[in-house]
Amino acid sequence: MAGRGRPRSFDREAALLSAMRLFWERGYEATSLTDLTAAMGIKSPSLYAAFGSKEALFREAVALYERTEGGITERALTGSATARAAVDGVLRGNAVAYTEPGNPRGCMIVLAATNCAPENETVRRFLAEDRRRTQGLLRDRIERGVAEGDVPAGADTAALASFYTTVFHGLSIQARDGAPRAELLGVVDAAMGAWDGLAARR
Amino acid sequence: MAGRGRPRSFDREAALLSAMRLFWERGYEATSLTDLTAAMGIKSPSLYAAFGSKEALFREAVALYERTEGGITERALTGSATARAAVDGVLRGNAVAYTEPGNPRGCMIVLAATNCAPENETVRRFLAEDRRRTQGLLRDRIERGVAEGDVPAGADTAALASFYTTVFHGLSIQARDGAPRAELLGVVDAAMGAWDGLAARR
DNA sequence: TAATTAATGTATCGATCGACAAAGAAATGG
DNA sequence: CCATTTCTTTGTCGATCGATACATTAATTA
Repeated sequence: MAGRGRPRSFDREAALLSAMRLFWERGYEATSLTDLTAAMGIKSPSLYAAFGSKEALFREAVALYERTEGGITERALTGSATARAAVDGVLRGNAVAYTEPGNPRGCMIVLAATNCAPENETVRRFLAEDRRRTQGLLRDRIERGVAEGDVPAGADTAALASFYTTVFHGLSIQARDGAPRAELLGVVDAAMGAWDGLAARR
Repeated sequence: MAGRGRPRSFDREAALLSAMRLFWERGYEATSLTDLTAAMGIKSPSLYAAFGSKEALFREAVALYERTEGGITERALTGSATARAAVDGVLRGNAVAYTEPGNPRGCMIVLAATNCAPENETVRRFLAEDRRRTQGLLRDRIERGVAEGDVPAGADTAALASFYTTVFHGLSIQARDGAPRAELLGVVDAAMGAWDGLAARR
């Protein structure tokens, strides 16, 4: 039942990866169909046949980003013994990723659609909801820490999640502005150095 | 020697203010000439005669933003008795401004050109340099605190400035994402609660 | 008043935007 | 083989992008 008609002559995943890197670097609106087709090595009708539209391609690119780069955050949240180690891993892992040579600086989710024309407001909101969801994951992990006893009972988990998410987002701006890795790691050190004091509040 | 030829029929400052608010809300690239002329109440030849180009208009809009909204930051830095009060004032004042009803959420300098097409890279860098300059001002103010004795000698002023600038930038993303004022002020409380511990490091 | 200067409105420029129609090309099923 | 299906290529669509040419209008200067 597979393979009726002429087979696709390009690697869909490889093309998507190229698109993802371009969107990551330039953002949604600033990346044109001409840019995309050139980077992906295909013509626009092939792009539309395989992905549907520019916005649909972007959403797939975001999904790919979350599957790959986003794994840093996910692994830190699920694979750390304490809430503190989890948040530390999220920030430190991303500070390193944001300054990885050869990669666009900063986070695609944060930087790819901060400013949008009204007709692309849906794209902006798509990423905004993603960011708020990640903040929710941070909060969930911190609340787990309370339940497991590695975070003081009565800690303001929402405030902790909001603070560390704000630092998390700020790191992307700093990285895109050219701040070196050591500086970002220093910011993470500062943020994590505040953990005990913040967790003790209520 | 003034006023040769037909006088301008619109208020240049008022038109610039309209342009500034539009750039603030939508960013540089997402704001079209059609949007600008509609908001400013003038036709494009008048815009080009008065401001030169879209980019020149944007730079004037940024200058106006710094003269007005930027005053919050400048006053906090120059008019506070201690470095801690200065940084607190910067963050708290902007957290309030970022959630002022009727204003676009977040900071124009941070949000108006995070992602740009290659041909507008100069605009992105223009704002990026502005942000790094503000980080330098923060560092200068903290070093003044060391000199005046309200910050412990040996404090890592660069790390402090980098950390608080990261929080500063992150607040704009959070504000644009719809975080309420109370949440932003909670982030500021958290960041400032870490001051003593951070300032004591070296 | 006549000449000069500058801003205005109309209309449009070439380039580029995202998206697609139609024809040619390469596979499978009968 | 032929018919069918699907992808690729060529060419182009209407809309919009930033930016101007040109004629008109309104002020000052001589």
